[in-house]
Amino acid sequence: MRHRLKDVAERAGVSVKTVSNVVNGYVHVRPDTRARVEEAIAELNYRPNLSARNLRKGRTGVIALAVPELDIPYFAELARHVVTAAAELGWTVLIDQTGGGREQERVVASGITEHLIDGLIFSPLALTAEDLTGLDGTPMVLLGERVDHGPADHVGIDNVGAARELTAHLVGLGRRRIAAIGSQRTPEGASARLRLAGYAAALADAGIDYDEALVAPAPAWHRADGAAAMRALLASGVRPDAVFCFNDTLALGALRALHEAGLRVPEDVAVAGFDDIEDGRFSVPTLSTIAPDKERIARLAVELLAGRIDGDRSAPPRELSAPWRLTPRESTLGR
Amino acid sequence: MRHRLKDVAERAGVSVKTVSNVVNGYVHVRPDTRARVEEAIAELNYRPNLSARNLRKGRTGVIALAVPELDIPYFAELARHVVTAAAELGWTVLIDQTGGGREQERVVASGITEHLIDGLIFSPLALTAEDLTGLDGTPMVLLGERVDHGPADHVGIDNVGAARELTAHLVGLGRRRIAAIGSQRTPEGASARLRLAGYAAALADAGIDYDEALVAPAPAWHRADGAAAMRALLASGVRPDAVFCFNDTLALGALRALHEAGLRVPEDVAVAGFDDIEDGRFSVPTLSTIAPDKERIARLAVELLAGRIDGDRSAPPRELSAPWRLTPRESTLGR
DNA sequence: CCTGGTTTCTACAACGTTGTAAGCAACGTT
DNA sequence: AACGTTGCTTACAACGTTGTAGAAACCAGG
Repeated sequence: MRHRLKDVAERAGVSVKTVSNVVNGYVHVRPDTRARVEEAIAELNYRPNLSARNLRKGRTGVIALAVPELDIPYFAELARHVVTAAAELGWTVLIDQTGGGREQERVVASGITEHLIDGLIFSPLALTAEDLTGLDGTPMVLLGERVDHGPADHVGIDNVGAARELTAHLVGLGRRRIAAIGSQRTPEGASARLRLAGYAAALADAGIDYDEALVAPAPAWHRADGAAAMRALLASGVRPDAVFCFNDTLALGALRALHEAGLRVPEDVAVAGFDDIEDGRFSVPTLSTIAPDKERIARLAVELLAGRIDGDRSAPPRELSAPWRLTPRESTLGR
Repeated sequence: MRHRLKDVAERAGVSVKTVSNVVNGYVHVRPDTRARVEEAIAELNYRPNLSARNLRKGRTGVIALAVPELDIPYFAELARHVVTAAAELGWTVLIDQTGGGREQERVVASGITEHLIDGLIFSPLALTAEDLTGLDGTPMVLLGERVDHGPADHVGIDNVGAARELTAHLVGLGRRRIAAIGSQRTPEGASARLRLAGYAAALADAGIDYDEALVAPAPAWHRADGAAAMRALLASGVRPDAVFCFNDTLALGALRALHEAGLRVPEDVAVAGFDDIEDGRFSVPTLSTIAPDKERIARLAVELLAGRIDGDRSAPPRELSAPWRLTPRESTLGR
């Protein structure tokens, strides 16, 4: 049922290569020959075998995007932008879900790369720069804060600066007892450390003492973790007048917990997040946040990867930064 | 930098085929030979070329999942389950984003299938059964309500039954003026029609007249559409005491609009959705909904596809149904 | 030491495609 | 009439892998 170049060639009465030439748009084919071949292609509903083409060309036209979890809104939104940006360059994107575990990430980084894909855009949680060095072959672009100045190109945003500006926004609203939710001591917590540093810097700028009791850890950054951390803060007796959550899902969980505790947002406690996921634009109240330019991140990553694939693979790794914007909404400003 | 079987063979002093046998776990290889080969593999960091293997075997080990948009939470959650279920059977999943347009969906259905993948799990919005018939080749499993009893295997849930039970739940709480948000007259609106039918049936069961004025259309099913539809309903002067939104994102938008209008949920208006996305478990208030068994849907789809790929491709299409559960939460029950 | 069977290994061809090099017309120029 | 040029087409080999068939080495039993 599946036809090959050979079948088309026989039907059109030409050589296999001529059919190949027609398929690939080679110019020097007589119009009537081309017509005959195209007719035969249509009649047989011929489709090229990409495995064979890839084998011959050494390219697959597929790049992979590896993220920890697809149903984390930030990654889903990022995935959408990457797929779109890649499509514009004629690439198909294979999306891979690592689960965020070190072993799984290592498998993706070294394994998936087995000639199925031309390159990899990778957002690691657990993997370190050392895990990545010495991986020959497939060009790779890293996203996120886990690995920068590692062995591969990297696209990120200035987490410290963004967190600092967001915290300063809370200070500017007159808040003084500003809690932070999402700190992590594990090696995976690179983003957490940077955002915490920005938070601390903004407090120092304002002459507010850093209070360890106001900083709540969160093992992961899901809604449930945010809610749990907020409840723990409230239970511990500290009475914050603002909370900086290190991402939006944490913040949505915190909103939930504050609601259950009967506290008003932002009157009693202002809440801010990070990532600008779609949910935050419709939550009650809407969520103040840092909006990284996800489209730009995706585009930069795809373009960097394209450069590696087509160009110089041994050039030193590049570090690119995408812009972000402070986006205050109801959860700090009120209605 | 990239090595082939031949390189390993030369290094180990054996034939290419022997290396292939070691790689594929063939039993009849002398232990010392196997050791030499494995050593050579490790030294050269050999990875098989999947394009070549696929070409030879006629299988790629990759299946595709095509969904309209990845950042719609329902599809993201579904994607996660599909990836997980497929991984258990040793498959990699290529995720494709169609955008929901008819032309793009047609391209995916006929085009992606070009020998790169062994099968396709497809959740179409715009495509009809006719678009799909006559597509030779790649095994396909359809999800969703758009195409059932079409030319391919299908996994869905009983939308009418679920919508009916959910509406009955609202009736059971004493609500009488129950609005519906999300109706669609376009051919894409298959889910909308079924859910509307269930809604109408439940009203009839309860002896409540169906009131056209209480049914609000929504061009798409995003949060913004839900908010807009809710505002339109309120502006039109109808005063519903409950709203059945045809999916959770619509419901989250409706919650937002009700909040802005100063109405309490569920005291003034009870709200229910459909899909049980993660957001609904943390919204304020938490969202009553129909929870389809997404894991089951994913597993059934993957297993059906596996059956088609390995087995009889000409067997008549199968129709499978996954279970669902009414999941009442605060948006109808209160706290 | 031979026989017959098993184990271990190998040479070859094939999967479907495209790059290379070369062949063959047809053409206009000398 | 011989020549190079251009346009069009083709045969062949190669990409890296695995199935097939069979050769070589080994072993046990007579």
